[in-house]
Amino acid sequence: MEKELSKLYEPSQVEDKIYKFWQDNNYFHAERDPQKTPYTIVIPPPNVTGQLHMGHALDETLQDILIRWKRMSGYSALWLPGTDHAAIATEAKIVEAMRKEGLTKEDLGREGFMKRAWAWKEQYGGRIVEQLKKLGSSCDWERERFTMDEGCSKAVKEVFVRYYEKGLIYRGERMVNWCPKCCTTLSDAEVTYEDQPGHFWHLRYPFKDGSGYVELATTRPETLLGDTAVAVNPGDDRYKHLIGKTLILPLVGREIPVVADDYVDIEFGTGVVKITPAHDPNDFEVGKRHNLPVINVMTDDAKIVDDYPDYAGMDRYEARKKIVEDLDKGGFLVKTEDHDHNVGTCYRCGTTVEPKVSTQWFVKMKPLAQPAIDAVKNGETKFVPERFEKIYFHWLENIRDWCISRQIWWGHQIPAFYCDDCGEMVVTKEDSAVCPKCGKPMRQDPDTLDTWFSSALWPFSTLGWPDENAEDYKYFYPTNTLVTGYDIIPFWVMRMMFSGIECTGRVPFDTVLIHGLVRDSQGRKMSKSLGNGIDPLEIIDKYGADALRFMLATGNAPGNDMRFIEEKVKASRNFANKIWNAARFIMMNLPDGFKAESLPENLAVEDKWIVSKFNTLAKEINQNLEAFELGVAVQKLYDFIWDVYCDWYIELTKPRIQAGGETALTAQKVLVWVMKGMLKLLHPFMPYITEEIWQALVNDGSAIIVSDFPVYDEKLSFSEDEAEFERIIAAIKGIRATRSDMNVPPSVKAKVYIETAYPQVFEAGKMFFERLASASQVDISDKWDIPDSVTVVTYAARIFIPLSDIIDIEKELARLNKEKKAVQKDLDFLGGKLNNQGFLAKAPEKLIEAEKEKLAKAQEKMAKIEESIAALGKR
RNA sequence: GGGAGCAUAGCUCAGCUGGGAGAGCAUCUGCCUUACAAGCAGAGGGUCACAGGUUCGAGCCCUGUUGUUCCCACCA
Repeated sequence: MEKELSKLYEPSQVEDKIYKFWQDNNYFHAERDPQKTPYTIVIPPPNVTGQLHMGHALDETLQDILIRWKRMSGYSALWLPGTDHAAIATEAKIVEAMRKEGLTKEDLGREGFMKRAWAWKEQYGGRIVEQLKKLGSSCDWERERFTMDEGCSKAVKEVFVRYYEKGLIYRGERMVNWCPKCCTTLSDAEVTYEDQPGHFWHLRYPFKDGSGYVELATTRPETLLGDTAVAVNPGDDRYKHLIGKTLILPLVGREIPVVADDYVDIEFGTGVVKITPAHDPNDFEVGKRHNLPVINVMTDDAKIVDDYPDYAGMDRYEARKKIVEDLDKGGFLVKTEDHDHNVGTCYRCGTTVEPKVSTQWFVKMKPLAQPAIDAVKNGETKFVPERFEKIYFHWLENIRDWCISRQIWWGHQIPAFYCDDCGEMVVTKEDSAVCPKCGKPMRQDPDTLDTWFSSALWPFSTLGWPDENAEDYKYFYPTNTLVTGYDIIPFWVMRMMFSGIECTGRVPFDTVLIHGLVRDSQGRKMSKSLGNGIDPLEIIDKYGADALRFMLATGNAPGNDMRFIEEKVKASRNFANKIWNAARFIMMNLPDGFKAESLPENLAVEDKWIVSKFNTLAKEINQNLEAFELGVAVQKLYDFIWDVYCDWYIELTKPRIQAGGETALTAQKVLVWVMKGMLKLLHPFMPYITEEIWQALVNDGSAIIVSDFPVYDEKLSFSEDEAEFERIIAAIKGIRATRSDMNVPPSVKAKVYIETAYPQVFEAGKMFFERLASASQVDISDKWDIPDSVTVVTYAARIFIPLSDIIDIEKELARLNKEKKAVQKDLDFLGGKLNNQGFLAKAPEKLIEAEKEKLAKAQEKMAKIEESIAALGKR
């Protein structure tokens, strides 16, 4: 061999080198090969100025596993990478940085700000991409995209104009969610509701005619300033006589009517509700029904407007305090109760959202939602696991129109133009417009689009759409698998679905693979404020990217959250080291000039055993991957590589290699053949170490990343040889367990006399007993009677170990009787089952056969135990 | 108020369309056996939350209960 491997696998010395090797050879690039079937994944674009966190690490790992597997399986596998401009989040970061320099957006002006924002993007935009590479992500970097690049922007304009022309986009005055900190609207999906402790302030509003008061309760007394009515339920007998009367609004003095509306719950509170159309979505609706004035009392940053001099300029919470005080002083406050209520907060900054009436752009959702629902109902797109379809349906079925205009600058400016002279509006893909009525230059809408508007187009805007003849679009669209966390379904998955169907006429992907969240070791969400986040890059530094990937892919069912436990990464690192050392063992024994292209002809039974087991493994791994059962696949690989290959097969080859000659060469060929196969199966999960070993072991200029993924091969199935060799394994295990049970140290070698009905099998396996069962000599016969010996019984053999100095007949008898009891239990169970008419009539034939076989083995074993007990009893 | 997930070994979790309960870590006993002590060989440890039901057979399917987490929802 050309290379010597070091004793420990050291990822840091391998990963960057291997990644460069892959990139230099362009292995990540997907060609539009008409001979191949395309397989496409578009990355959920991370925020352009974001940093890699564990959630990304999981997401990218799953995608890379699928892409590498498909690439090796002969597909033209495209993993299209890119980043999202993340409108609000990025703008907030930039504004914050500017604030530290004493600058505001207004200081720079729109153009100046955008220049600065792009510079910011250039400076930090590369960071997340470099971090993705550290994970080993095999993205086609030539095709990297950005949601605000030319192509994506073109798609955004195209869609906006199309929707507008079809009446799917409209501008109107509505109640929207407003974040007073970000100073912009939010979509319904961007509002997170949380329970917060608060109060119920019971107030009384006096009648104008001096006939007393009406009592009502509120959680937001500061909105009182904008009250334009008080409502009661028309069916409420307590208040029927009040309807139509006039009240005087405390502190303000405004005259407001008592109206009747079904919205009011008779059972709740006092049954009287103050109506503030400008600051509550329900009140807004009530106000519309009763033609009430909408009086806005707050500025965009949630301060009281100048119309109320006592409170003008106060923050909403400050004003609340003062207003409660004043109400109390005026005798309007009846009582204060503690009350938890559900408040909406901005999902970016956590600020309490303020409902606000304003003119915004909306996407009409009903006509778009239905086809998206249908596509999943009829199976064009399926969710894995299926249960997430419910979340998807629930959102789409209850969806309200999507507010898409945002009052920020970083993003796609809305392609609508207004004429300040005549009020005309034009929606156009052009960069500027002239008023069609009066010929004056028009002013573009200053707002930008919700960041998800462009992400919704990601699966096709990145492939060249709206040019329907774009080569990539024609070849790679629709994409295949979309991998994302369940928290993103309403933001992104749903919107890609309806956008894809509306714009391209096809669903954007056939499968949505949903994963859970990565939590900390105590099960808490990783978050900045808790400071419990774990940096994937630090873990990679410490244990290697392969170990992190392996850990993220293992022991986790699709869609379930997982805890990040460093011990698990360590276990994965140990596994990497295990396979590393297995490779090292093979290579240090290979003869000079060794070449192993295919399997040799003269396979020994143990060779057939391992080959056949590998063949089954290959079949199952493919099936598991096909079904997105990545965790199951990875567990099987682990078990095979560690328990079957390393613990058994390698040990079995040692005496053969020592013996040299033909058997040694065959063993080495099989070792290498199976190792190569295992490395390939493992490659999607642990790309670096498998490539590194491949390069050292195969060393012919090939690369594992583009090798053929193993598949099941009928010719390599040797079930009889497998069963045959299992007899040897059972015997060796039996001897080991018995010796351990009797505290015989491995250094004490002893003869073994094997009594068996399969002498030829055991004859072939003789040397294994010496090596693996501390046998000093092995004699095989169909009948032995060795006095003063320990007896080991398996279904295939009775083994006598003459250890006369430590033999205690009583103990020996007790041991055998204990085993007899255990076997008897088996016999009872199996016998009962096979005597059960219901079982015989209804169980599958295969199972009945298997049970019969087990019974036969147990019977064989029982006969041998009884014989041994009888023999001992005679002494 | 609606919906969903979870409840399996001391801990963290697997368990595919129902066919005698598994892994890693931890624990105990032996081993430095020339690939690996980040290792090897053994061992102990579970009424699969509880109660019913379906079935020849239930960790898995159905119903209910309890605990727990999450999502959704305009009760002021």
